[in-house]
Amino acid sequence: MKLAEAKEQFIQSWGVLGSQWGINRTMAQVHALLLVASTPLSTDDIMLQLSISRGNANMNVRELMDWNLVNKVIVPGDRKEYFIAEKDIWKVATYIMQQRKKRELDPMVKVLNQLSDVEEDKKDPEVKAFTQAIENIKKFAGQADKTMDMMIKAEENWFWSNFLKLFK
Amino acid sequence: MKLAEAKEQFIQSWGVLGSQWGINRTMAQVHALLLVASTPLSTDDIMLQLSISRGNANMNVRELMDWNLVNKVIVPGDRKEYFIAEKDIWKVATYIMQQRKKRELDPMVKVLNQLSDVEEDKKDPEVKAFTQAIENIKKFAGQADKTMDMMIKAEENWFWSNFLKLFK
DNA sequence: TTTAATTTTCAAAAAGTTTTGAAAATTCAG
DNA sequence: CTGAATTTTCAAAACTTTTTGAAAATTAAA
Repeated sequence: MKLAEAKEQFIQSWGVLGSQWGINRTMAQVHALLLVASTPLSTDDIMLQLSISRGNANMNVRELMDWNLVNKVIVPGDRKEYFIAEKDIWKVATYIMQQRKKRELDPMVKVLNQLSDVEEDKKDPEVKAFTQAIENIKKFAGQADKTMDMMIKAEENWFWSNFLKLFK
Repeated sequence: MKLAEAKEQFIQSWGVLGSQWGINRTMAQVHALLLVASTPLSTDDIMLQLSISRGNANMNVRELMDWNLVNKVIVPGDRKEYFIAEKDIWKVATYIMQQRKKRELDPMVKVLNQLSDVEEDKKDPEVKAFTQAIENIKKFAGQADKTMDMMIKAEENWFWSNFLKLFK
């Protein structure tokens, strides 16, 4: 396989994977493009390589920066902005987890907490069953929360960083 | 808060969370409805409670069964089919992981493996950088794979089941 | 200051996804 | 078998999300 072909293939697959996990396909493709780029790319480069409009390119690069996955690079003597992706894939994963936890999981946990107090006959098996179901989900969410925090902090944590190396 | 109101709220939020993670909102709502139902529900119950069409209800229940999250229940002397959700939330999580790994992550890993051999000057820094990037992603995917398998098998595994209890 | 390059915005169009509902297929009691 | 109850299918409609592209805003060199 040729390099250009391999890059193309990677970008497509990364896009598909992203869209299956609720990430805009183009955003995932821009991310993939920057991940395998050997130099920083401008908006024009991105437009050209992915055949997308300026607005689309701009929007998705901006969102990738919100996610901390992409950074702006200034090239002296050049008006254009260039972009570069975080290449340490472990960092990429923790940034994504961090953001999704904050944006999506935390609001769900907040709702779950509000649902705990059903102000009705607490002897009613209907009520009991519901409260129990919610409690279980909350307990699980709490665990997942801790696991994520643990992984996010793993790099700064001797025990975990060494422990996880066992699985590499 | 009243029970009915709390259920409603839970169903809505579960639907939103699902759609953020690439799961059809209605499918997530049907799942939520069955999760907090105190008895098995028929297609008509689901249609009525979520205000959706028969086709939609049928389709999403069927897909939830494909995911192993919902099972059919036969009520003797009743022609209708009834449905019940897996209520052990740890099992729910592992089923989902299992399926998504198989359907979405494994195909990505397969593509990554094909991308490893770029038949071009392996001294070219361009080629080297790409190969390195792909290798890193593969290494990470391998880790993630192992972690998932580990969690999926955790229940059958003394060490992990006890270890994970530390975080409850 | 200009002014030209560049980035951002956003309404409208295109594309993609989900839902409906009625017809077809299936099931099963009598 | 027959026929009523139930489930499944799927083309068309509704809805949602993404993309475009040109105009407005911003930036910085001259």
